[in-house]
Amino acid sequence: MTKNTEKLVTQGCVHERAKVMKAMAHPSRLMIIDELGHGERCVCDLQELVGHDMSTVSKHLKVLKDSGIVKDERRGKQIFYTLRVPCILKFFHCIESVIDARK
Amino acid sequence: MTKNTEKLVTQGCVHERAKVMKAMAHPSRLMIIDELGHGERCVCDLQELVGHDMSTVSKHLKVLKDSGIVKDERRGKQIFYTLRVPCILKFFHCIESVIDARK
DNA sequence: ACATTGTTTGGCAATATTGCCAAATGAGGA
DNA sequence: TCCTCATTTGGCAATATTGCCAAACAATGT
Repeated sequence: MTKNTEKLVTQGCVHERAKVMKAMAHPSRLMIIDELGHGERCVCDLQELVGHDMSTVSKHLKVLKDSGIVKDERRGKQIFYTLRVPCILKFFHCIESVIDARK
Repeated sequence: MTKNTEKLVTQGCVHERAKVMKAMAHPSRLMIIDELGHGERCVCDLQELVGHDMSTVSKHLKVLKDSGIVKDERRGKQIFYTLRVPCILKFFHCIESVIDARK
């Protein structure tokens, strides 16, 4: 494998990773992730939490879903969202130490 | 503490967290973080890695520094960057499982 | 003092993200 | 079928991010 190919592979990888990080990189979406750490929630629950228009919340959820962070399931009239990979939650501790480190 | 105050506290917190996540949410910056996982690097090293204009790389480094993820140290004419909190690197495994989960 | 090397800053155009409104869709009940 | 509830989609204006160029800065050597 040439050096150029390696670089392409690496860049494809960071692009995928960046998509996931980008999905987490918004206050409302972080609140949603935190809340889903306590169990599944419908969109209306999350709207109340975030305090924005439901259409806005729905678009945030789409970003989270497309990145692979959450999945959704319709039951009756409601749609419930769940975390796919709970290890994300553990990262918040690390984030806190980054925040502490900069003072 | 009232519910409103709690909400404000939470939102301040997610805003700080979002700043850190946002700093990680770019392919070039992820490459830089990965590289700094192997030890300190000067800007010229990182420019070669990323393959963009040095001014662009410098601005990425500023984002990382302002978020608390890296620190810098001048030695002679060069400026060396280092990860402040290496636990960030561990998160990449979790990101990979998110990426795997969405296929 | 001047030149050189390594890095940051300012400015700008191109692009991406965010949040609201209005309209569309989907499921269930009358 | 028609109505209502829960959610998504389309469109748009406001804002933020990105990357280049040129200019400024900082340290060192001549």
